[in-house]
Amino acid sequence: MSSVYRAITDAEVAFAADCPSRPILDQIADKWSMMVLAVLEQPRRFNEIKRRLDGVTQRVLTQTLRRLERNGMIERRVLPTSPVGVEYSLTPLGESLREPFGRLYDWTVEHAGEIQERRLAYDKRSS
Amino acid sequence: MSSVYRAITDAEVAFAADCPSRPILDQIADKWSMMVLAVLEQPRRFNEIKRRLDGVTQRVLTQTLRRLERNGMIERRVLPTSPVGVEYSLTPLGESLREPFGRLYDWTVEHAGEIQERRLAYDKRSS
DNA sequence: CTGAATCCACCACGATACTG
DNA sequence: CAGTATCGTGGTGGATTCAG
Repeated sequence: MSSVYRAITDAEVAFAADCPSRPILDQIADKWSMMVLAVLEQPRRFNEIKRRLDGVTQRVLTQTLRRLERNGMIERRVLPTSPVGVEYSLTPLGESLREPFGRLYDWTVEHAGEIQERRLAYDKRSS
Repeated sequence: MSSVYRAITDAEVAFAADCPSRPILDQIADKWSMMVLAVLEQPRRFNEIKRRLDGVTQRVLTQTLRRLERNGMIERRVLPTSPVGVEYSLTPLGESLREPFGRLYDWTVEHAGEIQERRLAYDKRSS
C-alpha cells in the first residue's frame, strides 16, 4: 500500500490544512487536466488538443493549459509560422504524473459498470 | 503503462463525450472524496471524519459522503445509540479505489517541492 | 450527534465577439 | 491559429439555524 495508509497509528490518519498534497490536488486533480496530460503523449497544438477533448471550451482549455504550465507539467512553445502556432509538450514532471493518472483512469473504466449498478440501486432505495 | 496510453495510434487518443470515465471522474476525483476514502481505513463516525479533514464544512462533508454512498464507495450505518450515531465504512468497491488514490497522493507528496519551484519560476517570468 | 434547511456571496463556466 | 475580453448565469461552498 502507499504511504498514506501504511503503518500509521489511528491518531495520525488525518489531513491537516497544511498538508502539502492539498494545494496540489486542487490544481491538478480535475478531469480536464487529466485528459490534457493523457492526450499529450506527444507534442500537440492548441486546436489539436481541443479537438481531442470533446466538450471543452476554448476558455477552459486555455485556463487548464496555463495552470499546467505554471505548475511545471507542460511547456508552451510558440512556433515561428504564419499564422502563429503554439505547441504544448510534457515536461519530465508532467510525464511522471501520467502513471498515477493512468491508474485512476483504468480504475474508472474497470468499475464503471459496478458503479452504475450501485447508483441505480441507491436511487431506487431513496425514491 | 496503463491502457489509456499504450499501443494506440495517434488518432485514437481522444476523450469522447461519452467516455465512461468522465461522469465517474466528475463524481469521485475531488479532494474531499480522496481524503474521506483515505481516512476510512476503518469504520468511523461522522464527526470523527470531520475532525480529520481539516477545513471541511459540515455541509460539504455531508454532500461528499452522500455522493460516495450513492456511487457504492461507502456504507452508512445508523447506530442504535442515544443520541444517534452514524458510522461510515468502505465497501469493497471503495476499498479498491484507495490504491489508485494512494498513488496519486504519494505523487503529490513526492513532487510538492519541485512544483513549488516551478510555480515560483513561472510567476517570476510573467511578472 | 448527525444531519436538513435556508440564505447569500462568489466564481467558474458557457457564449459571444474581437485581435495579433 | 490561438488566444483575450466581456457579460450573464447556475451552481458550489460558507455560515447559520433548526430538528430528530
